[in-house]
Amino acid sequence: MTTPVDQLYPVLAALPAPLRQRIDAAMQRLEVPAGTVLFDERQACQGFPFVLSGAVRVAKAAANGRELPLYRVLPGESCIITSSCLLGRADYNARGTTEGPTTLVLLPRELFDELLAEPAFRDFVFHLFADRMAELMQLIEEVAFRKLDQRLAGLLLGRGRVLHATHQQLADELGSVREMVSRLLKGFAEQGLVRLGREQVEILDPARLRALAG
Amino acid sequence: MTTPVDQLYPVLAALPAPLRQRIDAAMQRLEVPAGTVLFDERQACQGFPFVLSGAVRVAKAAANGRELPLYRVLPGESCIITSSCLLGRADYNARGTTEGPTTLVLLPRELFDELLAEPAFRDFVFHLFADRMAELMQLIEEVAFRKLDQRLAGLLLGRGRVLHATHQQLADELGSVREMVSRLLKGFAEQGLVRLGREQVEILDPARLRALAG
DNA sequence: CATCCTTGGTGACTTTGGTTACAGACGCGA
DNA sequence: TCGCGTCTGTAACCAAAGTCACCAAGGATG
Repeated sequence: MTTPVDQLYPVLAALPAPLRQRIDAAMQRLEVPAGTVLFDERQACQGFPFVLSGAVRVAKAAANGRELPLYRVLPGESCIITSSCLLGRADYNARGTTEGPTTLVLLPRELFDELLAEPAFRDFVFHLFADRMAELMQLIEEVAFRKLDQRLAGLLLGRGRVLHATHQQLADELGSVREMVSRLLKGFAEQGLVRLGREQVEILDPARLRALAG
Repeated sequence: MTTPVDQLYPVLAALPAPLRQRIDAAMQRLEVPAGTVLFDERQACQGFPFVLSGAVRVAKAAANGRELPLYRVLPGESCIITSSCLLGRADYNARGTTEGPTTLVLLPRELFDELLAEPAFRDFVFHLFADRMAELMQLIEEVAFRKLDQRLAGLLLGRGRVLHATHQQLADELGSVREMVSRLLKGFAEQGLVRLGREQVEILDPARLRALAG
């Protein structure tokens, strides 16, 4: 019998039947509303999550309450921070929050360890590790070297001609504040790069925006 | 016969003999002087390095020439960026420079792929991945949220009572500039946290420095 | 000794981003 | 229609970091 978990995580479907049955028995299905904090800094790592629907936003939190999003875990993906913590027996060093109503199943640590003995599963986690690494490096480059206007320009691109979001949401995405986003967007509009509307940004000149993003 | 590579990388010594022999045949030993750029952004990844002596500094380079060190590869360790690139068939996204006279052997990509089929070697790379992840997250937190004085305070700690380095070297380590380091160190000295001397910083009050670092 | 380079000190200025404090616009429900 | 909450615009101000321009001390080398 195929389950939603199998379809999203084919690597699990391919496991030996006995192990698979124990996993099925151990996994608990969770339905959590939007905005739930699944884990936070300095917490011990309880288990490995498989996201079935919704999304988990993993972010670093600053002292003043601002957050910098690191990446999102979408259905079918895995959370490398959790992997890293489970492997290194260390505590979480970021915060994970659901972005919408989210369904996930949690695999206890012991079974995760057992699963890692399976080459197919290990490769699955391995490649996700490798993929995310590039994203994190990119992020380091952004926050260390890029100016906010460049980062905002980059954020606006690649999401279609009109983008629906409040300035606050864009600011959250950059780890900045609304006023800065408003100011910069106004500048973009004056240069004819975008047209602004309530809760929307229309991209007028993607080429120049891309050039600005660098 | 044990070689220096075996001693530093026990995981290689444990490989099946036939594979091990092919590896020995393929590996080329390199002696490079300090400051050599081993790889750079947007370059294709040629092989997997085993560091025998010296160190490789992996850093992100900014447009203006400044660099932000990400981590160092010491003898016995592995370069996760290389792993990530080889796994994802992607280009490098950072620069690797030797920090002193460095000896390393390079394993061609094809053999790295073969090696990954070995559970022991895969685990070796896997755990290094997991370990570095935490460091990178820490770095993101630093550059995104910490002020320079906090980062400098942190940098000074844990290296003994007197630290021998020029202000320029400390600035390089933070991805900042000499003037800032000089100014901040002067402030530290005025607060009695350190005593300054030519090419040296004496730590007078580690406790308060630690508190400052946060 | 004269010279030159490296290292460090310092002040003035600029840029960037964040903070505070409002005011106006829009939309929705009572 | 009124009132309220959310979203946006904007000005004044502030702090952090970087830039520029120099100068002085130390040490090496001819």
